[in-house]
Amino acid sequence: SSPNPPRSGGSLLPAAVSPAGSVGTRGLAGGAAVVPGPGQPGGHAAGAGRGAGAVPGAALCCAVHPRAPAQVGTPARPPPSPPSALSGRKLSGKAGIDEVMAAAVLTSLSASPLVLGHMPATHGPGNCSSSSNTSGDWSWDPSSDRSTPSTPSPPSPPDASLLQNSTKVMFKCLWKSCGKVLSSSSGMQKHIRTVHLGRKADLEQSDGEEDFYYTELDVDVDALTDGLSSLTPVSPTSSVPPAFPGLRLPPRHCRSRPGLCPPVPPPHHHPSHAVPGEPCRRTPPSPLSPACPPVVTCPLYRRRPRGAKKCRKVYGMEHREMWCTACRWKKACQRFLD
DNA sequence: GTTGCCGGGTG
DNA sequence: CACCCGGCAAC
Repeated sequence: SSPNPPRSGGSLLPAAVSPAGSVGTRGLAGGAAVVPGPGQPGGHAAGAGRGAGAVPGAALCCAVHPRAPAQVGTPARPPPSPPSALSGRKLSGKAGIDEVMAAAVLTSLSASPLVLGHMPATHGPGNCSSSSNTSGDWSWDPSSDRSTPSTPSPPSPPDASLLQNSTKVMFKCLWKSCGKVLSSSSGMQKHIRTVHLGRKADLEQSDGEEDFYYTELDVDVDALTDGLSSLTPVSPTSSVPPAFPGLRLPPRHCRSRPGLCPPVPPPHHHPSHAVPGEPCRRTPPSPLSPACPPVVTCPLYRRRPRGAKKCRKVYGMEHREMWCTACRWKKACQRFLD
């Protein structure tokens, strides 16, 4: 119902700084460092997820935390929630990311204008971009990623940035079978808004819904480059499945029930995305989960045919202020009507 | 134990 | 009327 304010908070944590700055030698750190992250949640749950996200030494470590409303900062949303408020949504796990992700991130970094000046044109933005992503393949769309928040960190020599910021914040679309990755939240929101929500790209007004459909990734550039050094060249069009189990945060109801499917975007918003017969089809739009395997069933969603579960499950108790009024008053949910 | 929400209370 | 919550049934 209102435009998203710029996110607050720092983005690139020095925690991931690699002493030797191996990135610098590769000329990649610059690309990541100069990207002023879209901002981090004001209040992080113990900082576990993000802070620990980039761990030098690992082939590639990511901290992923599905966007919590407060993190996105929609006016209607509450101010930075206390740490505890995010604990339920934050994924502190930083399970290894597969090589594709690593390649994707590197590709992005390589595409940075700052370091691409003399790079071969084979990996230019255009080559990496992909607008059709229904297959679920990973793709990059640097060309659409021009809205990186212009809130650079305090004045610091470019070189310093190169050395200090080895973590790059990426944004992955969680829309079913999409998986698009962008390096700015605004770009991702635009992507979701236009591609998935069918809204006008330039329409500023937003209810923040798109915020729930992407997740944030912290990529340790150092580790990434190191990890990739052992990889054989990966084609951007490589058809490796976008499976990143370690990056996924199961929906609340699935956390205690491994194997349950995550929901898909709300059918009433995207009829074309509703897959008839798909078990999860009627599940509510949980920002916490990516597309689910079509074969998985959702016992919890079946158990209450009258429309059960809604805001509480989607947003969690910690974000009760985001519930629809009905849910807040313990009435039948009016937000996720079938 | 969790969930959704009816029914009823308060202001 | 908006707002809240006890308590219940389904799970």
